[in-house]
Amino acid sequence: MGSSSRRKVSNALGLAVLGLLMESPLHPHAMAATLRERGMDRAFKVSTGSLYDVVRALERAGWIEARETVRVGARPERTVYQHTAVGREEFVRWVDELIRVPADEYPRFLSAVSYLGALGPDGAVAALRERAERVRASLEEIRRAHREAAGQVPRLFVVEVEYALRMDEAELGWIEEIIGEIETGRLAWPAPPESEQADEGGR
Amino acid sequence: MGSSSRRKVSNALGLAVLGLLMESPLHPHAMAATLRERGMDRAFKVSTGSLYDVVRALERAGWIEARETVRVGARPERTVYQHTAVGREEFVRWVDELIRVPADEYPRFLSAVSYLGALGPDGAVAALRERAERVRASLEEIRRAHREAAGQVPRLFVVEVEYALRMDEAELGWIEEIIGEIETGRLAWPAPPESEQADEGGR
DNA sequence: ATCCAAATACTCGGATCCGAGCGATAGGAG
DNA sequence: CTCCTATCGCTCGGATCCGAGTATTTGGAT
Repeated sequence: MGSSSRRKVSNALGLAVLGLLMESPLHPHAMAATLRERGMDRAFKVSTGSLYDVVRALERAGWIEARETVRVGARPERTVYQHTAVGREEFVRWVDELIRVPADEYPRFLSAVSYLGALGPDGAVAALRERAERVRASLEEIRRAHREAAGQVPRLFVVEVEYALRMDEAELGWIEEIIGEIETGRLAWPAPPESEQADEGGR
Repeated sequence: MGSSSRRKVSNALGLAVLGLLMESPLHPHAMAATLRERGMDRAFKVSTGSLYDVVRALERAGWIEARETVRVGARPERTVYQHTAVGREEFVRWVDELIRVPADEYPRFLSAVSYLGALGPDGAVAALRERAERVRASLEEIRRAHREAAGQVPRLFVVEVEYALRMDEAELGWIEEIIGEIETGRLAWPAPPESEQADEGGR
């Protein structure tokens, strides 16, 4: 029943760091830069604060290690990290587990839809229309990026984009359907319990 | 481009609390119990610690207020909260915004799929198979709950379950397709750069 | 009567997160 | 030669989160 959480490093950004270091040693700032360049900041929340925390955590866990500390001008030192044998194993184990067992997640939209009723039929349609528009735009953007990347790298390195695309398409489809059902009245709005202010509140 | 975050209370659990209080005054423990009874803990992460924090935050913001503090036996006091006029408005505004503007989210599975390559074709298929199985099971469970609820309450109060269903179905579909593509070799595994330990590391 | 399991109700402190800084330097405009 | 901005690279501290723990009580089973 428990989720997976009792993992030494839980922040997903740690996975990204590990992944990058599989390729070559890097210092934190370069990791952030690389993640953003490659558009991986769509899959991982890259915030500088967390990055340094996570790197420290990975080091404490022995999954990565400082390789050297260089200084270029009189700028802050850069500590370059590299993976360890343990780190390489844990990386694979981590990916494996994340794939195998679905994590409990709580997307904001799901929360909001739980209270769609509060907007009233017209308000709901208006809000959903706006979301649909935004999702469509973002979808277009992702498709563009995907097309562009498709020629450059093996497809394997782009599957996550295809997944994201699929999910967004599914969401958009659902939104459009629901809009339709509200407009045609197939999804009815029960009278809101406005007047039940002084209700007994049974059960 | 900023997300929505500069909101007084950001934890989605606050939305659930507000939603519950729209119906009737409650004390925190009862909120948690109700949320779980109604299966809303699928949409909101209900953890006791956060709950008390969030209630305090909502009170500080003036969206809810303590109504009375009763004591039943010699048990800890229960503070019963109720909504305020401001709270009612903010509740609607909050739902509206959550619907209108998609939040940046970082589902674990997306992170993991970004590194699917690390598992190798066989490992990937094995892991994806297991996930598919689990998703199928959870889907079955949600369908059951939905069927059960469908007779009891107006459909409007179940749309979020339909949404969740849709998304899980989409994920499952994608997983099955990818499994197929790996097995038939349509999704090729580029030779892993194992030997490039002492690589120059271009780009 | 007695004891244990479950329910009631909340608190606490550590872990985590992350944005706003901060100091330095390189590069280009004037 | 000077200034200004963009980039580099990191630190800090507040905010948030949340599981484990505490203490009491009710309701059976024995």
